[in-house]
Amino acid sequence: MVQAPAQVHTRADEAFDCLQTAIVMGDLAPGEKIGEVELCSRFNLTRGPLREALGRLESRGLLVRRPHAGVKVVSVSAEELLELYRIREVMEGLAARQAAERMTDEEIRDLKATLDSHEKMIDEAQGQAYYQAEGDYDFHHRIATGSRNTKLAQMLLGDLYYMVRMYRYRLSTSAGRPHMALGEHRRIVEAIAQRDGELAEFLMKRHINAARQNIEQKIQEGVLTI
Amino acid sequence: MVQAPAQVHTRADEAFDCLQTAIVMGDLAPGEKIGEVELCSRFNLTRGPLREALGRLESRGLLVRRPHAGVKVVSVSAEELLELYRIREVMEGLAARQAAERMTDEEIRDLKATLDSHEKMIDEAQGQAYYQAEGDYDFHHRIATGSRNTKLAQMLLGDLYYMVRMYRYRLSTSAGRPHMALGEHRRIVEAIAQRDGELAEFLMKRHINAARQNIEQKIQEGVLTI
DNA sequence: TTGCTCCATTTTGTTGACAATCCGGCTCGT
DNA sequence: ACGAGCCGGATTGTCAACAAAATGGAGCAA
Repeated sequence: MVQAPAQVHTRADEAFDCLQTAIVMGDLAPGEKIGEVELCSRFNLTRGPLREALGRLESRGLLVRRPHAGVKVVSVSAEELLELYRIREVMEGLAARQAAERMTDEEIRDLKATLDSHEKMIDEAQGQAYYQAEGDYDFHHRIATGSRNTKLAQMLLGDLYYMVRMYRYRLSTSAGRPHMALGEHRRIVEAIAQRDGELAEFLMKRHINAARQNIEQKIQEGVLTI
Repeated sequence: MVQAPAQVHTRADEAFDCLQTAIVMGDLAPGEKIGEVELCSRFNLTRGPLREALGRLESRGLLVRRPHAGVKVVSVSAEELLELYRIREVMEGLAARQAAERMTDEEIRDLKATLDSHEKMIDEAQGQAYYQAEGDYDFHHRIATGSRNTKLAQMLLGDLYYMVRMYRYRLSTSAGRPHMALGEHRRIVEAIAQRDGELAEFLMKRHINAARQNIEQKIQEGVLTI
C-alpha cells in the first residue's frame, strides 16, 4: 500500500499484504473472528499460503490465534493505544537523534520538500485530516529509515505504525492539530539539519507526547470510543 | 527453554520453538543456508508446519528468505549489535519507569529475591559468566513484564532479547562486569521500590549504556570477532 | 426450568503429492 | 581457450485430501 513491496512473487507474501491492509483499513473489524476458508474465498487463495501469512500476522501482533479455535483480529483498548504512543515516544526520539547524526544532506533536503508538500495539502484540503494523517506517517517514515538503524526502522515500520494506523483511519486527527503538528515537524527537521541530535530527540519526544495527550483528551471527552 | 511455553500443542509452535532455540544457541550458525527438507528430518517435522514457523521467524528478523532460493540465518554485524543496545537503552528505560509506577509490592519483593539468588550464583560460580548472563536476562525479563505495557513487553521479549541472546552465548560477558551489573541492578530495584520512575529510567539507561560500551571496547580490543 | 452430558458438525491442523522455479555443470560456437 | 546458452537435478511454492479437535445444540436428569 504505502510501502511498496519490492517484488511480491510468492502467494504467501500476497496474502500477507492483503490481510495486513485489510486489517489496517478496517475491512476486518477488531475482535472479529474469521474462518480460514472464508478468507481463502475472499482473497482467492488456498489455505497453505494463507496459514503462512496468518503466522506472520500473529507474530506481529495484529491478530491472535488459539489452537483449534480460529483467529481473530486483535482489539486494542484505549489504554493500550496510549501505551503505543509511549513506546513511539522513546523509539522515535532515538530515531530522530540518530537521523540527525546520519542522514545525508540530500535526504534532509527531501525531508524539507516533503514538509512543503504537506503544507500545501493541508491548505488545499483543510478539514480533510486524512491527508495530514498520511503525510504525518510519511514524515515519521523518513525519520525512521534515516536513522540507519535497521532494527529500529524495522520495529517502527513493521510493528508499531501498522497498529497506530489501524486507528488513524477511524479517529481522524483533530481539526486544529495538523497545523500545529506541521510546525513541530519543521522544528524537528531544523534540528536535524543543524545536526543537533539531542534537540531533535527532545522535540520528537515532545511532538509525540502532544499527539498522545490530544488523543487522551478526546477519549476523556467521550469523542473517541474505542 | 528459559521461557516455558504455556502449552505447545500445535506442531508449528513446536517447530518455531525448536528453530528459535537452535538459532539462539548457535546450532544454526549465522549466514548458514539451510534446506527445508534437512530441517524437517532434523526436527522430525513435515514441511507444512515448518514453513509456517519459518514465516514467523522471518517476520521476527531472525532469518531471511529469498523466494525459491532458501532461507539463511541472519548474520548481525558488530555495528548492528551495538545498535540493538541503543534500542534497548530507550525501551528498557521506559519499561523501568513504567515498572516503578505499576509493579505490585509482591512483584518487587520477588525481584529483590531474584537479585539475591543472582548474587549467590555469581559468588559460587565466579568466572562462570554464563549464569550471570541468564540471571541478567531474568532481571530484564521481569522489568519488561512488570511495565504492564503489553506491546513493550512483547517487543522486548519477542524481538530484541532473542537477537541479543544470540550473541550472549558466544561472547560471555566480561569477568569484571557481573558484580558491577549486580550493583546497578540493585540500585534500579531500589528506585522502583521507592516508586521513583524517573530515577529508575535514568539508571536503567545508564546500565544498558555501560553494557554497550563494554562490548564496544572489547570489539575494539579485538577480543570479540563478530 | 435449569444444568449437565453426549454427540454431530464445523473448523483447524497436518500430510503427502504435484507443479513452478532456480542453481550447477555441460556443450557448443567463436 | 573462453564465454554464452542450455539442460538436468534439486529445491521451493502450491494444492487438495485426511485426521484431530473444539464449538454448539439436543436430549436427559434433577
